[in-house]
Amino acid sequence: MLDIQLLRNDIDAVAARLAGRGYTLDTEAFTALEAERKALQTRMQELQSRRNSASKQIGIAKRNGEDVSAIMAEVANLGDELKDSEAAFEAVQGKLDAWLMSIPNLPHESVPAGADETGNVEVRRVGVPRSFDFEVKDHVDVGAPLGLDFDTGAKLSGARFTVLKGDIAKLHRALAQFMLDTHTGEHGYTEHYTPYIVNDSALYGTGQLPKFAEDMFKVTKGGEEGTVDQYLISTSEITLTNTVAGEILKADELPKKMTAHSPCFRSEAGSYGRDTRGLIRQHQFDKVEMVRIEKPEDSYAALEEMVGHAENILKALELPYRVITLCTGDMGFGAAKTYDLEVWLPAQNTYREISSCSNCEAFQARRMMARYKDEAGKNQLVHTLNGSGLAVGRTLVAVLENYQNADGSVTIPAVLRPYMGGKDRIGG
RNA sequence: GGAGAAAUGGCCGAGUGGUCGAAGGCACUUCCCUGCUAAGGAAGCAUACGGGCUUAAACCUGUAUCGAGGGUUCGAAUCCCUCUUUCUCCGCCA
Repeated sequence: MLDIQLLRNDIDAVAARLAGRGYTLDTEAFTALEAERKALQTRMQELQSRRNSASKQIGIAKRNGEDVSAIMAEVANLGDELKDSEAAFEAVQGKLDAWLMSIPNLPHESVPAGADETGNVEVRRVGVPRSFDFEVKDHVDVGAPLGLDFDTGAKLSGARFTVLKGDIAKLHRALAQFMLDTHTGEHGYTEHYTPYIVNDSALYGTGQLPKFAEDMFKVTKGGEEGTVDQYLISTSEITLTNTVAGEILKADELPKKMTAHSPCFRSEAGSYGRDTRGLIRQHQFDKVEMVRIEKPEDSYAALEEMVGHAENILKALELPYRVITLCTGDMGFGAAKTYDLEVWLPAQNTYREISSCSNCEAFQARRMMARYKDEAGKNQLVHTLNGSGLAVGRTLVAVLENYQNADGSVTIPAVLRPYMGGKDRIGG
């Protein structure tokens, strides 16, 4: 959520910055709504003030044993007027709030301008793609004999669900464990285990709602709708970030560095026909997530550091990758700046997204009222950052493809062998 | 799932219809006094938003907020309803 003061004071500048990410801000509608809000609020507060002072007088008069009928008469018709006034104000305020909640974040000044993914800028490449002296297979063909089973997944749950079994299931678990151990042991993140079902309020906090309900899986308890809507998490960014919702943190509690391994559930409503083959795009996938709660002045340094933490996983796995800065038109709703990590997939002969690290600045913090008391004793919104470290399913894809051998076996990356009972290869 | 109790400011805790945004204590901040490792005194100390003033802050002023949402009333922390959460006991359970 943007600072409404910014919209009141300098709406044209805001509109210009949002235009860069392809969002058209209806400045006239806002100005009109704001004027209406101001008039209604002033009037409502005035009525409330009159009621309050009259009520106070009645109290005093009664205490002194005086007659109150005169004041009572004066205040008699205030009630209806006030009720109407409050209803009118709430209607406009509700509109304003809903609209404000649907505006994306402002891009940071360092973000390259661009309309879509073609405007993204490569920052660096690390590692050299291996050259194969045999015909490379994609992960579906490599994985099939090792226990990657799409048919059974489809039987159980439909398209975009998969069963892993045997060594490949173990390799999947090894990846997640390795990532988690690295972030907790070497990068200073605190491991969390969080709910996979959340109330809608959490989704408003991190920005999945109100705009992206169609991307979520909604759940019901025993087939009955509860009093609050609940959803399966699409990322543990939701739960980790919302741990500070409504809190006023002490300055020395920052930064907060959290990590969690969780499944992620996405309906992929807008992705029909895209990445239908393989593990790349699933309704359910695992991810190790990093979330940081930072002081505003530290958040951009933290973003660079966090990207480095995600990169360390790829480096340790010896997977070639590149880092790109998303342009204004390709960033997610809440992000002010995003780096994507793309891993080399030899079968697709290209780099594919495996991590996304974003600084949301105060955008989420404002929605969830997450603040800290600064050195001057003032409450300030924190900055929130999140990054995948990494998407486990896609990392599995990358390992299968990059580490495949001519005989159909897959070499286990050295750092994973302790998690695989010492094995250096599977299959073959 | 059944029965009961509870939810008040950073914390503890008073407050059952009226100068209550809320006593008192602790913690914290500033000042004073005194000095020796601690004590005494004074003041301040919730949040959000509106309006005024302002470059801005400070400040002034108004409104709302005592778990959440409704209701009764001229007036609700206080009464009524619904919900949420926590605790105790019973049942069930990985």
